[in-house]
Amino acid sequence: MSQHRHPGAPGRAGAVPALPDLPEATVARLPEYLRALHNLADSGHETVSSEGLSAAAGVNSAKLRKDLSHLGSYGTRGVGYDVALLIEQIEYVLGLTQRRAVALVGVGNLGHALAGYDGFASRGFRIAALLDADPSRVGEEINGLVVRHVDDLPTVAAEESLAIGVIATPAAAAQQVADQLVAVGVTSILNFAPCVLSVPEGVDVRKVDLAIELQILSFHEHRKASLTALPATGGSALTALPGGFAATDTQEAIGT
Amino acid sequence: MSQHRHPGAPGRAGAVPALPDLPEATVARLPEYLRALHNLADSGHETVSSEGLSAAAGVNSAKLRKDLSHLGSYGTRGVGYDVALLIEQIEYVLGLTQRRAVALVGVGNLGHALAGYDGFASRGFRIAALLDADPSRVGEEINGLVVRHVDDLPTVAAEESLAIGVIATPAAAAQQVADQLVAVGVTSILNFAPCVLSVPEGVDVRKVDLAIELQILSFHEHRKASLTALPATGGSALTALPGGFAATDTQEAIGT
DNA sequence: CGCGATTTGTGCACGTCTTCACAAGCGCCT
DNA sequence: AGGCGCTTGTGAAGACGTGCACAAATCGCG
Repeated sequence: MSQHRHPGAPGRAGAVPALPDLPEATVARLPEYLRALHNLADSGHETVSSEGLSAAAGVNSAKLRKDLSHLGSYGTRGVGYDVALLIEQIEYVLGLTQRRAVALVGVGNLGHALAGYDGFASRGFRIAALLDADPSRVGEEINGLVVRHVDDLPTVAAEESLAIGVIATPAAAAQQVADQLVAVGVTSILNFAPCVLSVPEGVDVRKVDLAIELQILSFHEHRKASLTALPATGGSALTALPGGFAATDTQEAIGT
Repeated sequence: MSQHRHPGAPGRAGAVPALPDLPEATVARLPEYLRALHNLADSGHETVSSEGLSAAAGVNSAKLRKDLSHLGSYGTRGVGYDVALLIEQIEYVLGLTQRRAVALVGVGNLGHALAGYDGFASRGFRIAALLDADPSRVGEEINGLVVRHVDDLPTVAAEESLAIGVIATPAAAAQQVADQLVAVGVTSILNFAPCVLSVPEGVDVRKVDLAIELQILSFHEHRKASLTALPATGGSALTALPGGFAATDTQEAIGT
């Protein structure tokens, strides 16, 4: 299926160090490492061991080492990793050396919050445009940016190279917005609307659904409650627990 | 194996049907199925096939069937699944039959948006309290709720049984808030602050970091760009691709 | 009443991710 | 210089998740 044989020109002689193709699970953790590394750098650390960094990032140290080894990392045995160098490496791999322009569509409740979120700017992104379909919202100024109509998207895209589109509209409008984003060449979409988007091959979509996260937590609440209530029903219900769960981004019971 | 004797109505005392312990990956998808099912129900469908439902939820149909089989599901061969029944089943498993009370701490930019997000109410949750550490914010009314001081948490917890705490504070305050939540008996936390929380065993933490999602997308942008630019540099860069990526919640190139 | 069309439920094989355990490498101290 | 302690990088094993392919089950119809 995902046979992305990019047919592009058979070029040669490149200066780009040929991105290693990382496991997706590793990619998902790199930003976390990066954040921890910035914290360490701010507090004056020059080097850090895998043990120290993994603790700061909330993962297993072996996992961290394997992750870093995938990007051909530069650690020193007996010493650890050079914090500044590692930051540079990860930022390069994640493509954060260039500040990417983000278009945010949907300036409702959530869109407002996202527009004002300074975590974007501080981590390599720049909100290049705010867009909305509601004419009454067009013209409003948020955080120094003026809301434009979503139909202006082609104009915005012409003004600057949009890397990522963020959809913060109601579910009903999301698919249409996605189509418009794709039409102007956006190939990465972050979708906050609770719906499935269909996009052409080559376009990446990531979805964030706040209610889903709560529902997952609700499940665990329910499970915990049913366990404490009648621990003898299944017989194995308790003994089977320890190996328990270790979801992608569920941190559980980190030692004091 | 899966003899999940799902008691049709065992009438036995316990009444709690002994939750099957589901794979975490399955749990993470159930809310998505639930949403699709509600859509189907709203548009008048009484039954749905695994093919139809999986399309609506954006997953593989075999995966869907296996997921549903884990909860001892009630499909009918040759027909499909009863939409209403399946909704009931999933809502039960997820513990959504009781409306869970959520405490939201941090009423800044993001907290405001979350407080006004109607997706919570519509999917089984009720924001029971808004809290903030900033005295100047205490007393403010948002969406019919008055912001209280975070130190009132014990009082709030005494008033009603809090199931889940949502942290939407700056990173610096998150750990302290988490401690306070745990102290009043909250065992599930949804953390929007960009930091790792340490909590005692038995407490579940899920993390949502908007910037991390963007960084993951940025990686794929970078990769795509480097591929089209020079597909032949490493030699192995292309051949190693096919198995590609299939992250937890990355939907990629869904066919039209 | 039996047959065919349809769809579920699942055995199986494969790929990915995690974790352990340890050899190899590095710096420091004597 | 040599040895010792510390830390990285990785081989291997196991757990987990995925997807195919098919048998079993059900419905509708002649």
